[in-house]
Amino acid sequence: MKSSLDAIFSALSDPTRRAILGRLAHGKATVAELADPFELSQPAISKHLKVLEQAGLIRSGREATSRPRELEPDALKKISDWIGDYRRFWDQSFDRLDGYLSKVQGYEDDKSGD
Amino acid sequence: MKSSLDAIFSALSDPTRRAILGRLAHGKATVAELADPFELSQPAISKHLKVLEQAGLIRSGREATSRPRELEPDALKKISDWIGDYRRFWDQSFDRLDGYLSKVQGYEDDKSGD
DNA sequence: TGGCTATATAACCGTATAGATATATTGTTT
DNA sequence: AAACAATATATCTATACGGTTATATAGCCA
Repeated sequence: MKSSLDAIFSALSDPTRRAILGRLAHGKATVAELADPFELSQPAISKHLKVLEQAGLIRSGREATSRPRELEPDALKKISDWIGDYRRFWDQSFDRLDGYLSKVQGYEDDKSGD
Repeated sequence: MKSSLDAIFSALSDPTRRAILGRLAHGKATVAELADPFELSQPAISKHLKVLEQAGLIRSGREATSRPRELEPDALKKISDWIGDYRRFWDQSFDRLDGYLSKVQGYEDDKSGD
């Protein structure tokens, strides 16, 4: 489970994977159920699920012969926190900008937070 | 300026590009200034900037011979909104889960919001 | 055990991406 | 106009990615 910002953002850049997450927001689902809405092969879906799992966005269970997936929201929280550093850019007036800039230190901050 | 979720998430999946955004959170900067912290060629940085701009995350200006970049937070807001659909997974109790699930409809919702 | 079901893995292919170096473009300065 | 400075574009290379089909694995059931 990498769960780095690299892996998380990369996983989310694919619309199929975002759709899978959307489906999992409704609750646990099997691979077959997750594959159903798409015109993709089962192995393609399994690959997407692997990417999501390695990014820490979902987890696999085991129920008889199936391996149901469910959301693992920690990774989403991670990028939500990252975006939080920039939230003031659209949420608030630019007057207070200088006050918070010490929080956003670029490369090093980004790596340490990974 | 694509500004689709695909393009935004993809742009953010690279640590160099996130570092550039971090730098731009401090304020406008030239290409040379943005390139300075990295051991990358100038064309490599220009490419990264192009990716960020096409995702709608930054904009280019023109000042004499330089083309300073600055943040364009709309795209970040876009993914912040997307993540908002999942925020309850870590922010709140799971009791209210069923109540909001109608908001998260997966593939079609994702595409319409693009 | 043999066969069925659900899922994973392997091998392969075409396209995209990140980097490099070399060159072109555009504005400034003399 | 010529030279310089800042940046962009072209071309190339290596690797990653998303898809496919074929095959392997694991658990259940007759």
